[in-house]
Amino acid sequence: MQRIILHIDLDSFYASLEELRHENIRGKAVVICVYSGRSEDSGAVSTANYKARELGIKSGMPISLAKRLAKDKDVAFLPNDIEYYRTVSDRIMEILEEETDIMQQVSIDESYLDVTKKSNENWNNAKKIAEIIKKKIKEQEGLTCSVGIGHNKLVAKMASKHKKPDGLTIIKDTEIKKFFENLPASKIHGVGGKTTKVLDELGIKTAKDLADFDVNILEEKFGRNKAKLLLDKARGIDDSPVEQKERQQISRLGTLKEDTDDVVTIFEKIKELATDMKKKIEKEKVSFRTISLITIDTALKTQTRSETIQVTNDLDSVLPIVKSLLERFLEENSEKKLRRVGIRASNFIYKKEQKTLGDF
DNA sequence: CGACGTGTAAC
DNA sequence: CCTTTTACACGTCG
Repeated sequence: MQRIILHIDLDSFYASLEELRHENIRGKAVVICVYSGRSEDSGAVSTANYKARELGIKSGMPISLAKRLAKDKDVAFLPNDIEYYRTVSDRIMEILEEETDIMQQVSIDESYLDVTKKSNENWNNAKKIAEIIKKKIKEQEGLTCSVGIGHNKLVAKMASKHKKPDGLTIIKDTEIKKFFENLPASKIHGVGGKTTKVLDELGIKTAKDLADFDVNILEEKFGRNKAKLLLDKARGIDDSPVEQKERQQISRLGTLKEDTDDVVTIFEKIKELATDMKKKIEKEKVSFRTISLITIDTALKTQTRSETIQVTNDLDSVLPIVKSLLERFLEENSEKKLRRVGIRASNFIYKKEQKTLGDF
């Protein structure tokens, strides 16, 4: 059966929220930052609004670089306030839930809605639902969003990206070919830098080039599964359902004040991160079986060490294990210093379906 | 197959 | 000089 899927993307969400609550920056270029705290401007850009993007400022870039680009210009730099953004996000997700029976929130500012039923399998009705959603979000929160509509999540996502901000794009199956014809392969959702480089070497520039390419060569370069996935994506094929998935892991990362290989200093940071993560674990009511140490060295290389244990929901009780993982890592990498550390709990067992002792 | 570690990608 | 959090695929090992 043909589904109808909506993808909703809130426009430069963090920056828009800050503009709404600080009239003095309204209409300006706004850059939301994650400061790492190791020096005045160390950290990265989380969100740049459209005015800031015109200056070449993009999410992910170092704050120091963004400030250079903003030199002599009127640009507002603000620290991010995730807690506040989450509160508003939750309210918006409730609006979306009113308009569909199947929703999948994929991030703080993005959701997929399966409106097959609600639209009676009719594109026009789906478009009306999208318009209602845009209107409600504008009226209730003062925000704009971009909406994409397609027969699957991939196409809906690509559609929402097509016109931003405040866009509404429908890509019917008959239009997929045309839409993908001249689309650079790198713009396909899920095709990042590494994949693009390999595609480039194969002479593949557009989604159409990819869709028409020899499967065997793709399999050689990417392996069977990824080759199939890439071909499907280039053809606008995606059968994955809209479904809210249970969380698989909870992690916390932090940046150390200085690069160090001192166990005590690093473990202090880990304890700090654990306090915050403990709250999250309690809120989500999860128990876990695997605990990991995440390290990022001065060369920004990420490594992990993990241990699987008896199921627990008590993070404090596994901190000694994290400490031993850290000691092991430092022994095995005595030449390295760490820039950042993190911890991760995974291999979840959810409370509602948690087995009691009697079940074993 | 489960555990472990790495890489890629997106936000 | 470079943040945070999550998902998922894949290779390897026992």
